[in-house]
Amino acid sequence: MTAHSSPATDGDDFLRLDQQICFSLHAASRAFNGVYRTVLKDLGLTYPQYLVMLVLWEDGELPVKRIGERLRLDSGTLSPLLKRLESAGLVERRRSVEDERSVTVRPTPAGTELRESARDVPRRIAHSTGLRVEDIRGLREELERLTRALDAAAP
Amino acid sequence: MTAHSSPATDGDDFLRLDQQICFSLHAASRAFNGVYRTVLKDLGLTYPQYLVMLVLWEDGELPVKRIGERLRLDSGTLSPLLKRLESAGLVERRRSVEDERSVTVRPTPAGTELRESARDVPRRIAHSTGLRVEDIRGLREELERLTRALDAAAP
DNA sequence: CACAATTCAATTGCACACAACCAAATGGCG
DNA sequence: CGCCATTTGGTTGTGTGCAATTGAATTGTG
Repeated sequence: MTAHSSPATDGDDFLRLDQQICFSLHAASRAFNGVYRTVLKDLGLTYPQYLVMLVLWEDGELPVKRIGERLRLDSGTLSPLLKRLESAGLVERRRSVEDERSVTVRPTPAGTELRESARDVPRRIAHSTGLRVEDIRGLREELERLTRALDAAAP
Repeated sequence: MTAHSSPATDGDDFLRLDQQICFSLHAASRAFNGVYRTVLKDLGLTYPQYLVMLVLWEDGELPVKRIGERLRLDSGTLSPLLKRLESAGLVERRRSVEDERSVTVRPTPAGTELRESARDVPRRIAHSTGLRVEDIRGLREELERLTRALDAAAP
């Protein structure tokens, strides 16, 4: 079971390590999603929807393209998500007048108002992690370095 | 942009930090998935399918329940996934004789054979991360600590 | 034995995530 | 102007991820 043998054995030790790091990341991501699910339930938002509202609260109004760039999501994910936010009355979608291909998304009054209810979400989430601010920053930097490396390796 | 101000300001600094850690984790998880997608394409496996095959290669044969415990997946995810693996000819599903409620899953000869083709997957993945073995171990430990904390906070 | 509680897999419904493709609009170019 | 590559959203199809429900089988209790 435990494999802290000697040097870098060629095969299965490597296999196990790979499985563990990737699985840990996968598990952590889903665990985070679970915490967000419970915290955001009152707001009626999923976690990706919350991310979209965050960038809209910050920027006021953005074309779909920009939202996708910010959140690394493509139109196949964003289109139905934005429609759900629209039918929930939280955002408004309108064709741009300068460029008819572009769709501008911005929060409705109800969407803007929701920001107040979402005020203490970050604190609750951060508390759930059991980490202090420096730990969070360090972990974030490691993950960003990892993501850059992975993106570079997947062309 | 950069917010290394003074002490713990009450509001938006906190908000930003939270968003970044969670988003980083989300992004890293998807980036990892992307690398696995390209590496596993030749094998005709998705990443979760690869995880299932890993535990089956290791244990030879397991009931669905045990697979779910190992990978933190429930039957709603595993049932269709296992059916796809079955129709791909990689695994075999059979009702247990001792407990008729239980379904035992094990690799077919083709599934066992696939293990050889998957031999160099871990090395390719580990190389894509751009990390050395100690870094991987450290990151894994941080993620596991984080996951435990998050699980404890979401009952 | 009868009967309630539990266990286990499967199913259903909803919401991402992403590849592949489509259609409309734009912008160059001759 | 006509032609064509590019940009931008949208749609479709496949595959998770998870909550809730169903239904069969097993276990516990009297």
